[in-house]
This record gives sequence, structure tokens and C-alpha cells, in this order.
Amino acid sequence: MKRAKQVTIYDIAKNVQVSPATVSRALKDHYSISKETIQNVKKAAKQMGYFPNTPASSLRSKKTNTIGVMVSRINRPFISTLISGVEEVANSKGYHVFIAQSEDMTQKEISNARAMFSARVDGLIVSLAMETHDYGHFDVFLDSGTPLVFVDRVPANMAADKVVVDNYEAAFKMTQHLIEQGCNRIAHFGGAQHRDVYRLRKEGYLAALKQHNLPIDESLMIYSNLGAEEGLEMTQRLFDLPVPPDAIFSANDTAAVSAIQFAKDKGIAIPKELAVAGFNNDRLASIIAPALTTVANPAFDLGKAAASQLFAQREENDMVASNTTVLKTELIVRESSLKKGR
Amino acid sequence: MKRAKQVTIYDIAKNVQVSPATVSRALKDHYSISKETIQNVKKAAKQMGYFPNTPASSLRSKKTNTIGVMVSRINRPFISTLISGVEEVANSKGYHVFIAQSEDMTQKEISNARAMFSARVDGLIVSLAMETHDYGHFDVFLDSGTPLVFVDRVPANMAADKVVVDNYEAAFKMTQHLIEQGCNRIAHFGGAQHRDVYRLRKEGYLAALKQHNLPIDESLMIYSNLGAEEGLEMTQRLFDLPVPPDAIFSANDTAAVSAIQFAKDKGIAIPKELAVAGFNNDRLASIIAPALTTVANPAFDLGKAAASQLFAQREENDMVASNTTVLKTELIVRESSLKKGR
DNA sequence: TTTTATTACGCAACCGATTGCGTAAAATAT
DNA sequence: ATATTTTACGCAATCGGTTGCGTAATAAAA
Repeated sequence: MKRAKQVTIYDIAKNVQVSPATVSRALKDHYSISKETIQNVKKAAKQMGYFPNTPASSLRSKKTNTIGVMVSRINRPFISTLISGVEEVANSKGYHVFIAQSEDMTQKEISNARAMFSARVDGLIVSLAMETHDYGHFDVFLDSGTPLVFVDRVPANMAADKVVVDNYEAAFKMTQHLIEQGCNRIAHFGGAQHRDVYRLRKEGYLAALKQHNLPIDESLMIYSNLGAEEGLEMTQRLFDLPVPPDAIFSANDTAAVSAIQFAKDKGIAIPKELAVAGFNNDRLASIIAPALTTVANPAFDLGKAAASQLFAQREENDMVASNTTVLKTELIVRESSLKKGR
Repeated sequence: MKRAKQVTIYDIAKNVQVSPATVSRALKDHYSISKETIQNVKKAAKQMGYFPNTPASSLRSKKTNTIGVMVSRINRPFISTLISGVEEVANSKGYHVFIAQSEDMTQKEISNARAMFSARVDGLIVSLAMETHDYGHFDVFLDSGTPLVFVDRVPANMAADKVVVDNYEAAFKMTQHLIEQGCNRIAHFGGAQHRDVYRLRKEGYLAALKQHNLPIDESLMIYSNLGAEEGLEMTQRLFDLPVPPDAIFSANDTAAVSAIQFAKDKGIAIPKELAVAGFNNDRLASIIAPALTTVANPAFDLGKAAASQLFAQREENDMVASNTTVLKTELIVRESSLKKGR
């Protein structure tokens, strides 16, 4: 690979007969440069095929105009929608977005964090890997004063900016809905319990059970990464039980959809014999038959809020230790849980 | 936002009592540095919390160890899986991936291309926006000798490296399959026809019709962005026809799924009255009932191939003008098209 | 007309790592 | 013992913008 010589501000300077400093300023409409010079410089720049050298600029100015986003994986509707929200805000402020996937591996997350810091991103938005429970790899951002915001899968016991939804409340309402539909043996598919999102969903579920004086049965609570495969396995386990459940509240749609598939495959009637509810409201949820009752998770707004909060940090009072934004969710009732009709 | 002073190789140099040059070399195991010094330097670096300054390194070395990926949008299963393929190869070579979305807007694509070049990515992988038909914004990569590979949605009439699937053949086989199932009025949902992927799918479809002496009816071919909404509208249009089709071959699964939804909604029997086939094999395809017949599009492998080809370009003989890799697809027959059984 | 303010630009240091070239010291060869 | 090679490192320029400070020229104020 050969690289041709590239046009620099020095080339433009020579061409327009001004100093490189003037070119630099002219290109960003600095107030002290005359309109005429600005015009000349810009015209020459365009005509010569000039492209600013971002690394050079970043080195000197200590600003990269880039924010990083670290997620488990982008090929999930919820995540990619969230990222779009981040991009909307970032782009509107002239920033670009650097995306990294951990694939739910803490090691990759650590490596990604190093890379993000080395790239000197101006801010970082993070949704944690499933098993991460030590947050030391983010210290360098805190120490250096780089804005840092966690979203969705946020760390427990860490004073940091966070953006989440009302997981507890949503789970409570959903469970209550299932109870109202006549279910009294409700199972739960959860994620890693040190991950707040999943812990809170379980706690909301438990609280609803308690409030309605339903027994709590540990064998009905199963934890996994909530993938499609795991969804099938978890459902299998439930139906291997002496007394299977009459409802499943899954912490995500992916696993809930698998449960429906399992049931259809085994001839278990939904929602009559088994009501199913999910979380997120992926497109899948409305397409599967019967359509899946779920919680609308405002992915796009979560991304927007996280980015906004990130930019807010830059102007913020140093006295503010941390800030948590909670967004609202919405119960979406569909056929998969309607034993009684509305 | 305040930024604390950050550790540089100069700080390490002072600490270890060697020159910055030696630190720089030690950190990358340069052969001319003694093992002892390397150890000392690395220990000090870790202990002092050193993180390399990527912009500085990039500026001097003219290598960013980053490749760019430009796509329409990441929240599509096909695209995000493709990106994972790119990442696998890139990461294994120590490169990071910069992702940008055009949202199918040529203007955004142009702006993204500028940003990518300014960032001085070491290579660029592109899947074009739907309407892009002028490729001038990629000239700067060609001129500068930056490796450039198009994937999936590749440009027509441009001598560039490309990675695609056998769209024509796949479409031909699919259409033939529908004909064998007894369909003789087959509609087609296509994308923009200046986009090779979509043009070839249509041509494969047409070729199969011709070979089986079926009439070609322009009113049965509808073009759009193939989103979920568009899928419904297109199906509506088909059923507004005096004589509706008895099959639809859609250029993607998203629109095909919409067609099935439409049919179910209107009480049109699938596949009896209407056979439906898609393209891509998204998870949706296997979940909707009846399950969707489709073409398995090797998204992950496309990504891997594109990245491999990108890296290959760097060592390549300058005589090679361009190179096109074609990957194989596979017909996935499911209930949505099985009028006769297998 | 002299003084002060404003406008428009240049100088040169700087950001942090990389690298071609040079060299002292130690090792090996003659 | 002298010459040659190898090892291990330092010097200083360099990458391409950015920016604090200084200043000549022109305009406005006194």
C-alpha cells in the first residue's frame, strides 16, 4: 500500500500566501481573520483536495470530537437502536461515535476500555458486559475527568452517571398483569443478578408476588444470558418440573420468544396453559403468533439521554457527584398473556 | 470538564532513566532494546498508569490501526452480523473498527466518508446507501492508496474491490423453486435498481420466469427501501390489482415478513393462495408462522471476506486493478412456499 | 494631530510518539 | 593487542495542526 503525499495547511498557506496559522484559523472561521482571506483559504482548500488531519488536530488540541460507546453486541435491536439515539445527539453536536463490542466478555471490555482511552475519546457511554463486576478499568476515565455515563446495564455500587429505565416498576406491573390474568405460578427468566437491570426486574417480580400473597418458588427462577438457545433450554427445564408454571415473565424478548416457540412445538396452549411476557418490545414480539406481551423499552431515548448527560457533564458543577436518569417504560399487552381478555 | 495531566513516554523515561526513544521502542519490544530495559520500562508504564496516545502515534507513524466501516444502518440483523465478521478479522490483526451509518442518505454517506478520511483510517469497507450512484466521495481513498473494499451493496461501473454473494443465481433458484411449487404469477419486491444487489436479484427472477415461459408483468414488480412499512404498502398494492399474484419473492426478509402479516390479516392463505419468499434468513424468518422460505445470506462471512480482502490489498501487486469475491448462498425452504410439499 | 482601539495576521512553541542516523561500550574475531 | 562486529541506546528532526503572544496597519477617538 503506497500513500500519496497529502495536502496540509502548509500547502494551502503557500498557495494563498498566508501563514499556516492563518489557514488553520480561516478554516474554522476564526473571528480575527478577514472574510476575504477565509474565502480564499477555503477555496484553495477545496480545490487542492484538503482533508484535515484529525490525529494531528487531536494531539495538539486535546480534543478528538469523538465519543466512545461500549456495548455487549450491536446485533440486538435494543442495542443498535440505543446507539442510534446516541448518534443523533452526538452528530448534532459535531461529534462522531466510536463503537466497541464486548460480546459480553469482560476481558474484551477491559481491552476496549484501554483502546478508548488511548484514542482519547472525549467521553464514553457504557452498557456493561453481563459478568463484569469489577469496574477498575473505568477508573482512568474518572481520574482524567473524561465524561463517563453508564446506560441500561449499569454498575452497582459505583457513584457514576447512569441512565436507566424503571425496571423494578415495569417488572412489578407486568407480574401484576399476569396475576390479574389468573396466573398463580409465574416463572421468571433472569439475567446475571449482579447486573442491576436484571436484579431489579426480579425484585419487581418478587414484590408483586408478595403483594398478592403468592408463594415464592426458587425453582421457577432461572438465570442465563437470555439468548435464543438459552430460552429454549430454560423453558425445557421449567416443563421438566413436577408442577410446571402457568406463566413466564422473561427479562427479555429473545428468551420469551423462544419460550413461545417451545410451547408451540410441544403443543402447550398460549396463553391458556402458559402465559408469556417479555421485555424490550423488539419487532419479533409483534410478529410471533401469538403476539408477545412485553415492556416497551425506550432504547432510542435511552441513547439520547445518555449522550445528553455526557455532554452535560462537561459544564457541570464539580460538586455534583453523580446523576441518575430514569426513563419510563410502557406495558404492551398482547395475546400471549391475555387469558381473560382485557 | 478538567483533564488531569496524563502520563507520557517522557515521564516514563525520566522515571527509568532512559531516553524517550528507548521507552517508545521498549514498549513495542524493539529488538535493539535489552530485555532488562524492556522489563523496567513496562513495569514503570503499568505502575504509572500509562496509556499510549493514539493520535500522537498516528500522526507520526501515519498508521491509525483503525479501519472504517460504512453501512446504511446497524440495526439490521444482516448488517450487524456482517460487521461482526469484519471485527473478527480486524481485531485478530490488532485493528479497531470505526463504524458510521448513512441511514441510507447519500449526504450522510458523503459526510461520513470525509470524516473517515480525516481520521486517516488505514482502510475502509463500504456498503452503499440505497440511492448513492455517484461515487466521487471515495476518490480520495483511491487516490491516496487507502485500501477500499465494497461489500454487499457495491457500486456498479466502478473498478474497485468487491465482496458479494451470487445474487443472480440465488434469485434464479428461488424463483424456480416457486415455479416448481406451482406458482405462475410471481411478484417481486425489489430495492433500488441501480444497486447491483437488487438489480441482480431481479434479473435472476426474470431469467427464471423466461426460462419457464412465464409472462413478465411489470405491474408485479415493485421497488422501495424494503422496510417493514413499505412491505405492507407494497403488498396492498399487489392485492389492489385486478389479478393479484400467487407468490411474492421479496429481495429481503423484512418486507417478506410484512407480506405474510398482511396476508394473515386479510385472511389470505399462505402458501395456498400466496406463497412468500424472502432473502437474508433473519431470525424473524424462522419465527413467523408460517415460517418464511428465504435465502441464507452469509453475512458474517461477507464481513470476514471484506476485511480479509482489505488487508490483502496492502501487500498486493499494483498490477491488479480490482478483485471481486463472490460467496455462496443457500436456499432455505420453509412452509411459506410449500404448496406441494417437498 | 496625537492617542487609543481594532483588525488581521505571523512567529514559534507545543502536543506525544516515532525513527533515521550516530556512537559508546561490550563482545568477538583476527 | 588491534580490528571488527554487535548490542544498546541517545539525539534531534518530524508528523500536521493549534494557540498564546506580539505587532504592523488601519480606523476611531480625543
